[in-house]
Amino acid sequence: MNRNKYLTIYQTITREILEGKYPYQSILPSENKLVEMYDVSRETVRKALSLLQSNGYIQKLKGKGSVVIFNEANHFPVSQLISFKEIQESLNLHYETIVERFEVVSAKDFPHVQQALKLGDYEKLWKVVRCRVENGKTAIVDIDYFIQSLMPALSEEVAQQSIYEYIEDRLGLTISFSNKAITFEPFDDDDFDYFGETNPPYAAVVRSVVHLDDTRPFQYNVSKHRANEFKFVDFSRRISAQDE
Amino acid sequence: MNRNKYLTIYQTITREILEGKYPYQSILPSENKLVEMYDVSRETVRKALSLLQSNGYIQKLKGKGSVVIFNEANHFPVSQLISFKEIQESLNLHYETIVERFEVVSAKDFPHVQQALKLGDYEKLWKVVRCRVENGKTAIVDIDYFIQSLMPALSEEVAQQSIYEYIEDRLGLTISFSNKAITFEPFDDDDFDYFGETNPPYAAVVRSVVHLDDTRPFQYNVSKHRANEFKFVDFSRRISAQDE
DNA sequence: TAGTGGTCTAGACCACCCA
DNA sequence: GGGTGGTCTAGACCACTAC
Repeated sequence: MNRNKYLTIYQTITREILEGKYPYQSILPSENKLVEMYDVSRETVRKALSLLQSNGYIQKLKGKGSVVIFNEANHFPVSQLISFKEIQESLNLHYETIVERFEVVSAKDFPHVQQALKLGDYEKLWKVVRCRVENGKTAIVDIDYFIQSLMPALSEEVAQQSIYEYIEDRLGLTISFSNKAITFEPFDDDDFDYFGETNPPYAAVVRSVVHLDDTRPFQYNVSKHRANEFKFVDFSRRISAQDE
Repeated sequence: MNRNKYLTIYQTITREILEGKYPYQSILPSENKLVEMYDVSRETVRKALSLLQSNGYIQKLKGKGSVVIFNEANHFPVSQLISFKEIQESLNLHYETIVERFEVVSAKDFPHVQQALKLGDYEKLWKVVRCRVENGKTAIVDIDYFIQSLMPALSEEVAQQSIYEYIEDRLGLTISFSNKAITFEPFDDDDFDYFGETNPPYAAVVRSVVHLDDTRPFQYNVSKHRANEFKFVDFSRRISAQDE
């Protein structure tokens, strides 16, 4: 049970939108109605609604109401910070995860990672390579680096399941934000090993540095996809620069 | 001048962060300090700070303060909804815009566009193709479709300058949100014409449907980049699914 | 213990939309 | 004019951090 009223309202309404109770372009109950329905103050309702708006579920129209703009065809939970297991479950996909490598490496051997995670030369990292396989075909290769001292008990079994679940539920840490970069790169030797011969031999590569809620970076992720099967979907808002 | 106090505070603080007054990992004045500094209520300060947080400038830490997490190296204004002219100005880049085509077409001849913009068969569209050229080399090709009835007076001169400026300043419309999809695709014949021979002959393609603040879609944009020179940078937050 | 951010309230006034 | 969302306030209580 959430103690937070506004989060409860947010979660209830997202669920209702996803279930079709409020279809595309319909109008949510007015703020005052929601105040009565949930027995909270108007600012609390508004907090829930602004979350819905900034996450692309609704658009609020002055004088009219909150219009549902969520559209299954357009939205796809990729631009959010979400674990592979969660994506899979939310889309009812059935990939198999194969842990190809699970080992300890030195930060200084991976300068990009070391710099992104702000580590000293002698810090140790878990390096985990996982293939996401569907019908015997590798769809995604995830290469992850985690700071060992933060999670000394990480194991291959956990990597097989969900590392995010482990971090949040077992370690009690809160994953908060990330910077991502998407690029297009030719296959390297490892890619041929993991994906097999493919035409074209190009990968769409998503690199991200993921941070905890105290701003510490804890994960460096490189996620490789077959370039011709890759699609990244994003929702963005224009920063209101309005005067008047 | 903004009437909005919280927007003024947000804009002031972003400017100060960009100017280096509050460097990476420094701590902003506390909410109570900001209340005094701007002579507003605490909720107003908090509204400005949550905007800063959701746009990736700061992370708020309970009991400590607001830490600046904006880092020039990581951030890049691509994931926001922003016009090419604005990007150019904010980065001090100097591309030349060449209007390759400026014509009227029928919605029914472009079914994807027609569907995305929810148009009838006989609606007319402005189709605009523009190359963004730097040192004689085409860096980006923008293919845009605008609903003609919304902006009957659009002209080649406007396309040469900034269509967004025209829409917002001249027509008084407010551009609000968009759905984007990024894919990697082999060059088609037009791409060879615009980019010339390039190795590899792949384009990073960003397709977006842009909406006004009353939720009407008004623009379908296809933005093509040389795949090997393309980098999309994004900031994302994990939806707090916390209980307790 | 003092200071910080997180949540919530009740109420005010405004601008906008529509019948 | 009645309903809708937008902004702002003053104040309350809580949880967390740091010393």
